[in-house]
Amino acid sequence: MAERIQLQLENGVTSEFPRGITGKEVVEALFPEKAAAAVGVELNGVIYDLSRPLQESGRLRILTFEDEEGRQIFWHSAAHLMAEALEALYPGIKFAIGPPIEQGFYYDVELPEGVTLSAEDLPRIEDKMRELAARDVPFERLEVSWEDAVRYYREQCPNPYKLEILHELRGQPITFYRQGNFVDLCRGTHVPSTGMLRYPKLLSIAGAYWRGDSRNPMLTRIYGICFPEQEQLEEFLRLRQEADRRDHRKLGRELELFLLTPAVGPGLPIWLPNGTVVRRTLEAFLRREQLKRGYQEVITPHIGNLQLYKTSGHYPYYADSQFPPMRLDEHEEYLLKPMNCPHHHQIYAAKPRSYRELPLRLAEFGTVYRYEQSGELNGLVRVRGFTQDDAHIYCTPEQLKEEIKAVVDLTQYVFRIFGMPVDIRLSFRDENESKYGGDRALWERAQREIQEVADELGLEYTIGIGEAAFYGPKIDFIVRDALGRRWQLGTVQVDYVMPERFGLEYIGPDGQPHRPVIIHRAPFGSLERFIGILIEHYAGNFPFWLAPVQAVVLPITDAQHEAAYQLAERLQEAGYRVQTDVRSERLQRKIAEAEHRKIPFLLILGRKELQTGTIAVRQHGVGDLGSRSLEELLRWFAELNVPGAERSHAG
RNA sequence: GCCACCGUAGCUCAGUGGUAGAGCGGCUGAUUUGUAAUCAGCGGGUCGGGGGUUCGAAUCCCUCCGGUGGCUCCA
Repeated sequence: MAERIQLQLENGVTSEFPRGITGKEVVEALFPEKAAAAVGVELNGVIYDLSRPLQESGRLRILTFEDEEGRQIFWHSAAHLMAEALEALYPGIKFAIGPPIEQGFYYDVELPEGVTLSAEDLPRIEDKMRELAARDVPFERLEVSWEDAVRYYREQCPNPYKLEILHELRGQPITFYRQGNFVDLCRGTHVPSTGMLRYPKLLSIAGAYWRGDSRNPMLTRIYGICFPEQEQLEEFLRLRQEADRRDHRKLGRELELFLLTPAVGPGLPIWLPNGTVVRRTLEAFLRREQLKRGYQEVITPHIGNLQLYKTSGHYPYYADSQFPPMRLDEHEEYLLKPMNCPHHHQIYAAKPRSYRELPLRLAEFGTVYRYEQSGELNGLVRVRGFTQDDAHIYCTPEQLKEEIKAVVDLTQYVFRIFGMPVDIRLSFRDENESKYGGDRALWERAQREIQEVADELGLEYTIGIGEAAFYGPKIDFIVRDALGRRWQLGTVQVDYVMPERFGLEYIGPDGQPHRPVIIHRAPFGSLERFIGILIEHYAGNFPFWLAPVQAVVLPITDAQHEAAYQLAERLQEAGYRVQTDVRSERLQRKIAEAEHRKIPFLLILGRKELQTGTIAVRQHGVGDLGSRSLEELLRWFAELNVPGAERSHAG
């Protein structure tokens, strides 16, 4: 074996080093400015601790907190630091798993008999973590035999969880990591020493089943995050605060958009007048867009014969997440509809279809009911009764790709209107046959066609294996909101299964019956969920075209009341949503209250305005704009009253 | 559904075994006001529901309901 290895570094230069040199030594020799920030290295795709000897030639990347992999190392180490703190504070605690996650880390633990943790205990654990980090002790990697590892967790430090993990690693060499007094079974990698983990923050505490299986015992999960610099921690906490400030449940109450009350039932939202404006405006926007694109709108009932869902195959798959059927007699049971598709299929099947009628695009704002588990309910984002912007496209196999393209185009258009960037995921099946219905060959075909469309459109996408619906693969649209949070919204699904199950046919040019293909699609997904997200995206500051109340007229004294009513009436006639505030309050108060309500425009009428025939305009988030004529205002309003208009305007 | 925590006026919250409170909102009146909250008065609560401990429970215990954070699930 050669005594020297060649390492190609990030700057493109290849240098020679003695075999067994550590990452730390390479960094110190060639990139001293990175030495303090480096958390590990990647060599030929394998991630190493900085202290590990490198044995082979190849490309070497130096990882810091700026790299995805570096952050994972950093947070994984922070999880160990938290574990050390927990062990110091709660002797006898048992550790299960403590991985890094997208934003931080958690550790699942079994607390000693009689001990419970609540959020109030977190600062104490954090203090301990800071104290331990200040000692700045190294993380050490220890290789032990499998037998020694098992002995350790059986005798010295009894821990059933670690033993269960070890049993899956039987016979393999095992690594432990130690920092200070804390030793943990761990594959690694870790930062060089605890001193890097100076700015931890523990975020929440939750229950979590061991291995995510509800048959297993419930462990206590503690979530946290950690940063190398204080400013990063502060920025993170600031963003979290901002997210709290935008919480749609809070804004929904303050702006009187919707109501959730146990009197009606958990997860069953009531749309208040303001929220109804937002929802109807969104519906009108999409309806108009769909009509332009050749959709026909339909309306179907909220319940349907249970047989319909047995035919579709949904019922056995999802019996647990449906409201129980209503039983009329032994032969007749009805279900609150959990989806619209079977109803739409009846429309297709109501008469013989010719290939000349296809594609048939049936759209419905269809309200559906699903019995979501109580712990899942969350404001408007997760509810038990919601309205899908649903449509089913029945087309020939030859038309499929063009139709998918048109649907992708519509979906992208829609999210552009709201200024939400979209990431696309192709959701394909995995090997678990029991999760899916239909013929394997048709699945392959649908997946191939979806991917071809994505490629032909030049989409950037990722592929999610195992994310498919039970009857077909999907294109999922994952949007990012104003805070950069990701939400899975729109979906396009290709379905060869339902046409079979419902025996759908069309007569082709050859005079013979053929099976159509169905595309299920919903750009918003659920109006409730989408509006919940939209409230947070806009922080309640709806753009003009969506705002429940677009302008409030504020007369300064009684002398302007008549003029105020006239102005409001004029604007209402022009189609705007306008109110008038004639209370005997000072202007300041009227403005303050209207600003709290996030009204886009305040139209102020005083003595001056009546004399000059103008309107003093104040815009939400901008302030006093000075005076305008009514004509100017109407022109501006007309420009703004268009979906997406605000994106080309200030404010 | 499971675990932890929480539930006091419309909203935000104080009150930890001894007569239920504040601010905002609401109502009534005064005030006629120029770009983020005028003044005064008046209402308003089975302290989430039920049960228990106690001379006495918003406060302690049990149970149910609802909410929050997660876990599991997601057509």
